[in-house]
Amino acid sequence: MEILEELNSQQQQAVLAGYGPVLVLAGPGSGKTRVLTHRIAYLITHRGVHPYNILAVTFTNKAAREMEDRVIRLIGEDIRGMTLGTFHATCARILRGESNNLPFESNYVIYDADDQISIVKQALKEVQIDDKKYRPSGVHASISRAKNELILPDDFPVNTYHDEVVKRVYHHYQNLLLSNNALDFDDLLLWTAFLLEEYPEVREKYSRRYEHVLVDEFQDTNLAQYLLLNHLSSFHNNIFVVGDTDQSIYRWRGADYRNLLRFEKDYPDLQTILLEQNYRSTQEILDVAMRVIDRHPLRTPKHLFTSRPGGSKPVLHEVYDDKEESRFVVDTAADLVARDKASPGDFAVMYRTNAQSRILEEAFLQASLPYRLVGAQRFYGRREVKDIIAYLRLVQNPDDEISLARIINIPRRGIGDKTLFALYTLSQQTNRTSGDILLELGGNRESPLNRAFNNQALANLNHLGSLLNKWKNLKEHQTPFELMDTIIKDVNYQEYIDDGSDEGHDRWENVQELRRLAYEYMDSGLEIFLERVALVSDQDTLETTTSVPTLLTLHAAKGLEFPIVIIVGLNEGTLPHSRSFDDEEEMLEERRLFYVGITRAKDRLYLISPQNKTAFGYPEPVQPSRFLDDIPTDLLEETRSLHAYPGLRSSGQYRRTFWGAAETREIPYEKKYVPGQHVQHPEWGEGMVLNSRIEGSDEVVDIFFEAVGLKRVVASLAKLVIVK
DNA sequence: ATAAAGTGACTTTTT
DNA sequence: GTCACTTTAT
Repeated sequence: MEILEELNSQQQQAVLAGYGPVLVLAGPGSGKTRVLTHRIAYLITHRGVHPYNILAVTFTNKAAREMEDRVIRLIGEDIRGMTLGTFHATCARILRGESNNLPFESNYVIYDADDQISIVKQALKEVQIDDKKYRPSGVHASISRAKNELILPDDFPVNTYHDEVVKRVYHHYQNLLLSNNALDFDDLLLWTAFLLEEYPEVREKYSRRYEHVLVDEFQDTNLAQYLLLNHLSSFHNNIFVVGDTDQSIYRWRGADYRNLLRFEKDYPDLQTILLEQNYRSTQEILDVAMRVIDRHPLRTPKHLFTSRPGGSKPVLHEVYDDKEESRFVVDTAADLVARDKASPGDFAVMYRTNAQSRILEEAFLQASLPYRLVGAQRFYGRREVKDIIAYLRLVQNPDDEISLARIINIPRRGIGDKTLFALYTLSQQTNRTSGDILLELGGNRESPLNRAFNNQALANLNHLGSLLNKWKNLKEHQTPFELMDTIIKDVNYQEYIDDGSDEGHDRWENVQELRRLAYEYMDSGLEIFLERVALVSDQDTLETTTSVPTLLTLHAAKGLEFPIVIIVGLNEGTLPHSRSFDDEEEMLEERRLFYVGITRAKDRLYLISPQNKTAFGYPEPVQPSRFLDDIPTDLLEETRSLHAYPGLRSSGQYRRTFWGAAETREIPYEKKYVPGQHVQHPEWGEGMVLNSRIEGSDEVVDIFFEAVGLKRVVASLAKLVIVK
């Protein structure tokens, strides 16, 4: 069978597994996506399963898209009808079609993280709780956790006063969402689970359809997702899940790797298949990874082995601080590229928190080297993008108060606090939403509602209201793209945002980008466009082929691989993050996160440990990450930058030291190389020093080699030997 | 009603 | 150092 040709025996076993539940435990780089895609291809071509009867769920759109591409490439035919998407997108689609059994309309909008926080703030105000004392983000996290566990406001357990507050806020939060005809991310899962639980006929409809359910990254499912899968596969009972407890890094988002254990218990006739051969990393890298994860209790032991022997030892490099760290990153990349050992696109720099990216960016900028940043200032988080989307959302669903509040005075149209207050008061009195009132004001000049406003305010509201009416009518005839253009023109958005400054120009460019995106939704309607926009993450926009180094968080790195991986900030407080210190489970998750980072590397791995970090803008001494203690010294090549304190890690074991403020002095540095000197380079042989200068904490030397000509090298990296 | 200036709080990861 | 939010001045 052609489909099986490029698979090892374990992979084949998984692909060919018969009916019933199947669990594939797949180590990093063991080809789990390959197994999933081949399985789908096999079901369609050899078992005669119609694509319409297959459901495949992933966590990111990118994973879904990749899976789709690979299946199409494999079987070279149409897979139309197959449900392949993220949990959230799949649920959104189901909910759209089943709103008759649900307390919201099918034109609901999906609130993003910022909108959700706004709603929490509003709810806090309603129950008269000071949002200084109860941080909206914290309260939201509690609500989100409850939703992931399918706990509704009435069932929210109360043990402390804090719980009591959360419970009340949760109640109002949920009501506010419904009165806005809006759902948050968690609702998509929650309401779908509820729907399938409460309505047997709906459950049967979907579970009959999905003869085969396949799930990627199963260790990241939360309880809501677990039950969802349970219901969706309840009729045929063909559920095929792939996962790896060692790569579970989303506990904070409700993910529970114990779902794997639960799965084993709930499905006694389960077939379990282990994928242990790694096709990605060299043995040297895998050895380090195993040392880190072996310390992890509660895991299914896997014996990873690789078909790729003979690489170089991973490097552990100690630096004085994060500034020096980023310089080392840039120097290493530049040096390897200069020596033709790598191309710029081979590098990935991974860090624990997004905040760490800024200093790295600065270093790349300073060296005038291009880079690609994943996440951080998100496209969809940009003010101008959110503005345009808010307009569109309001057209889609006029009850969306959050979007209305956002754009009611953007661009400025003289609707200030006073007018807003009058509008909200009227909204309360008439029990109608603000958008509804606005529509009436715009549509009926003689409306009795006019009396609530003074002349000036009324004129402003009338204007916006009639525009909204116009757009609402256009929605039926125009594509999202055309509608967007109409709105932009009607409100003079370009004039407002592109104010002649560089920043304004960039912002207008972003609007253009959004227009281009809308252009792709020519025949799918506003609803679908808004849904996609709400459910894309920034990783999804990450193109797989680039020719520049990638900067990304360890979380964002999951599922990716790079020839050369540099993990920065390996110190206590950063990795592991200080928030995990007092929670054993969270500490284990930090360890897995480190493991995920290491196992992204194919050929080379650099671990960087700074001795000081910048917190709140001021430097502060830190200890090396405890995870480094678990890696025997002989598995690493240990180096240190010139400014770093020596002797942190001596023969065999780590010696933990604590260095105080008194020692944070500048270490004097003198040039080691002088013009005219002869040096030996491991690659390029003998050469003569032409020039040398101190740059940052390093010495940059220009050398003329007899064999290769003029080269510029960084002294600490180039392993030069002075020839007497 | 708006712009400028000041304050404080926070930094984990995201569909 | 940065963001969001508040106060103050125009």
